[in-house]
Amino acid sequence: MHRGKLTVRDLRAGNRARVLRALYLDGPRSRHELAEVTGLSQGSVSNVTGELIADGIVVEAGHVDSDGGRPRVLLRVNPRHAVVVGVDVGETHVLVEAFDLTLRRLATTKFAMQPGTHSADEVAKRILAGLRRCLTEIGARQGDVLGVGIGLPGLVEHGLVHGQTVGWDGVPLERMLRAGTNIPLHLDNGANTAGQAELWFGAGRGIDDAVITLIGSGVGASVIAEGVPYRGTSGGAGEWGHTTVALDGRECRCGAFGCLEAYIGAKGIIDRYRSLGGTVPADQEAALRSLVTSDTALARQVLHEVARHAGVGIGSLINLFNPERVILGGWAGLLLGPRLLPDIREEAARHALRRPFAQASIMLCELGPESVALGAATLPVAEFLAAGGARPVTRIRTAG
Amino acid sequence: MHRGKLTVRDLRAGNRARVLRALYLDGPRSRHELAEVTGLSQGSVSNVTGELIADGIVVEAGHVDSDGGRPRVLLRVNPRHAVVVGVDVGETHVLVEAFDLTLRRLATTKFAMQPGTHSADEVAKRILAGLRRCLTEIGARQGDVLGVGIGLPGLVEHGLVHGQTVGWDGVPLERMLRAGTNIPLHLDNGANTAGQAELWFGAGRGIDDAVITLIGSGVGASVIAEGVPYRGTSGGAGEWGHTTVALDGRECRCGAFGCLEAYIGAKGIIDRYRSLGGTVPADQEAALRSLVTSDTALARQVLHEVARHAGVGIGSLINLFNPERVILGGWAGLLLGPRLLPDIREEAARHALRRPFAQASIMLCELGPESVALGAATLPVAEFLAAGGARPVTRIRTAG
DNA sequence: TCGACTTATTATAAGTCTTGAACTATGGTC
DNA sequence: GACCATAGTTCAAGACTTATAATAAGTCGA
Repeated sequence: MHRGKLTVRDLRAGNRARVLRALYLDGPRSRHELAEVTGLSQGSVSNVTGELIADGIVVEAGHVDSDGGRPRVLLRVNPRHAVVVGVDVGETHVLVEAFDLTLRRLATTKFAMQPGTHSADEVAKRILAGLRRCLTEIGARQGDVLGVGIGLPGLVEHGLVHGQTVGWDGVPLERMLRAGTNIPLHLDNGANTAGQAELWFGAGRGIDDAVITLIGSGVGASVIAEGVPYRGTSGGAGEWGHTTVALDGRECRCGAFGCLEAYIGAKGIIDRYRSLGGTVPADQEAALRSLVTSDTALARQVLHEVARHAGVGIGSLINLFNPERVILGGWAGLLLGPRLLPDIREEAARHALRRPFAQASIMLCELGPESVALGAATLPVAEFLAAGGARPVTRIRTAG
Repeated sequence: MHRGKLTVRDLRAGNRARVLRALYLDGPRSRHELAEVTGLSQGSVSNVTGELIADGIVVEAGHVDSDGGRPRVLLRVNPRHAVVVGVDVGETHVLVEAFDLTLRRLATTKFAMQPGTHSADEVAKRILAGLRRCLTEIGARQGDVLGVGIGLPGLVEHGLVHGQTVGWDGVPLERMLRAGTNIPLHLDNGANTAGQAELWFGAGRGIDDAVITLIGSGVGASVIAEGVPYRGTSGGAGEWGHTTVALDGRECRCGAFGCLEAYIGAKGIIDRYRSLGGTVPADQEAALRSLVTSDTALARQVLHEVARHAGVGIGSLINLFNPERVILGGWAGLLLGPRLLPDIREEAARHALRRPFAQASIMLCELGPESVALGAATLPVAEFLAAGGARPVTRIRTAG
């Protein structure tokens, strides 16, 4: 509604974006098809594709056999037009990956980090080192990079990162990185970037209204409304883990009582299992894996509790957001999902209203936890597409 | 993101919409100011306003004193350019109101209805009768009416109305009304239209991300994201009342257990009070009023429970939607609000995450229950503004 | 009362963009 | 090899916007 002013120039930009988007998201196409898909006239398509080809963003990709006429020449996005970098800053690692423009993985660098050593300086250093290493490996220069997307364990607001779990409170990470590179940066919550990856390449392909839940040690969600992430007034929307499912219930690490996270987060599940006398390995992931594969009455009981609470939580999501699909993700979600999905569906059905429930499918995510970096890399690409292939403005250095 | 094709023609439409919106929402303005506010050049503003004046949508509204130059002539939307009608279909009444284009009330017609007699036919008849009566009263013809907005007790999807509480399941109300009038119709959930009214004229003025809760006998919410209603995949978003706040909790009229509505809806509150031995009048509104004004230990206890559950529910809303403001509305909300607001705020603070909570203000609504019809009337106006003052296409009658 | 000065609006010229129709290119078919 | 079908390009026309110049309508001071 509150869109910016339109000038006749923006028409071209908009149409470039339309064409480029169609080409990017839906394979090689001929100019003719593009005209149909975008609704533009053939003349305009010819014009626009001409520009895109001249800019090196689009290339020809062979012909399609004709059956009685001039054969169509296919166009596609040039994967080598630019490099995109995705970064996953987790609680135990920093992962930097380079992709081509179509997001095929070209190089990977991973740094392990001890939990508790997350000084922002250290993280920034790792990111820059990983960036350099990846670029060297594929023989690219900084100018070839469209942008760097960074998925972080916390909220990002005005370039400041607030990550409770790593003890960051208003860390100016963007500014710190800016000292080491001029490449455009895109910072976002890792939950959001993983959601974005699932939306583009996983269980959310082609879906416009989705909620991607992320169950790990903690619990979050990424809400997609009409194809774009729903952010709320300051980018903090989708904090599903701290919705209350039981007044005066279990204590949560956020300090409140009865948060969903305390019931279905990995830590909450394991604590609960141990408190009832179960024994599992010390490592969280191993513990959860062992719990999921064991078939004791106790394990069954604990897992059933988890499924019920997850179902309740998902039911509420369906009521509130009326999504077309709910995707169950996160490393713990992946582990639990196959076993619990039927119970979760059943419980969600009990608690959601019939109509919205019938319209929502509940599915497992298709990408693993490595999707954070991939999703982060979609951020610069999304901007690139929206801008119709115009590179972000590069700041002009002031002389002397 | 998935916007429609742009043609050079749409530029004008977009700019007309910009100018008209500025004029509508922000009082009389001179052409000069309009140029600043909309970002258009003076020439374009002159052009566009010329058209709008020629179309009778905008009129001059006096001069502003000059201090050494040609005085500015003020422009404003012509209230008499069109009539808008808003309808409130409640569980006990059908209310039809006519407004001028700036939504000043011109005429009102109200029909009482016995609960349980909501045959769709009867309702449609009342709406059409009310429409006719209002138009006669103000001496307007059907062609003068920009549109009729209708707030309904249920979800609207593809022109079909699903209202559990009145026993409507897929009622084709739009088609039924179409038989009696050619005026463009806009059907929506009454909760949404009340929210819309609050957004334009009440506690949500100027706010882009808000959740307007509506507590009556039942409980709902209207979510505003970036200035427009958030609808989800089929218009059913915002079903706040049936989010679960207690696993295996109180039974709700929807059939599930532990719904928020069972704890903070008027019916739930009164049932609870009675079950603990309290006595109140039979009428729901009178009962709630008596409960709120009484100062017994029992009343205090019940109200405290309500405040806690409402606080929990609002805290979850804040976590999930990250709104700038949460507005407490509905007739029961209005009754309870003044007394419970401090407790509600406190409990919400306990359950929401610090950051989103700090950014959200929790306030009482400013309009009464009569806002449903007013809000319904905003629907045609919103469309009118978005279209830059183009009247909805009138179907051309096919020749006999 | 007149002329200089200020500010608001309107007219005009220049430039960008889309479209639709005419036109060219490239293959198959008889 | 003539003819047909389909793909893609070129170009004049029309619709907009913006800058700039021109015009309108006041105030102020002599």
